[in-house]
Amino acid sequence: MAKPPRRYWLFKSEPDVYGFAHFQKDGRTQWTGVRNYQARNLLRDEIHTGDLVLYYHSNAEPTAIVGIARVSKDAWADETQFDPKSPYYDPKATREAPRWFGVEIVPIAAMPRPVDRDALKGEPALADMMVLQRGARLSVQPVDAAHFRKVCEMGMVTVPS
DNA sequence: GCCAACGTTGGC
DNA sequence: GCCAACGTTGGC
Repeated sequence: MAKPPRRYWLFKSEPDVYGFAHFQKDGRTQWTGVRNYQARNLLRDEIHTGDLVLYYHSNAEPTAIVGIARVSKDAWADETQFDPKSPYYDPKATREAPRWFGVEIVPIAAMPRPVDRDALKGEPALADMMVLQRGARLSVQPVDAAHFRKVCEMGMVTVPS
């Protein structure tokens, strides 16, 4: 199968739940716990190995893009849906027909200069970014290549080749 | 802590 | 299949 062109994404995470530092310590993680169908469809169907990710801290002080990551494995079933003890347990999911999926990502770099929401909003070139739109709750979002590069520039991180 | 925006559920 | 009620997200 032909390798799809690289795409760019933004993943939201609450730093109290799974912050970028924790992610860096782990070295890799399956992006689990997403329980929204639109985000699920992106994870399962659109996000592929080699794609790049802006790591966004939501519900945070400050709310900011704090790092970048690379997709290291295409999606497979999110195990937490099968675990009755997990907060992400889904009693309607079965192993024969899993409902929820997650890709694996690895950290590339923490932003030397995290780009907080005010900075994002203050940059005219980012005005169309989904995360800045009113009511944009989607926890996994597509990002334009130009927006990705701009955020890297603002965060003083080298755009990965 | 408030509340607007959005997604899901379930009665009908 | 509609839509009101409810739950969640997440900025502020």
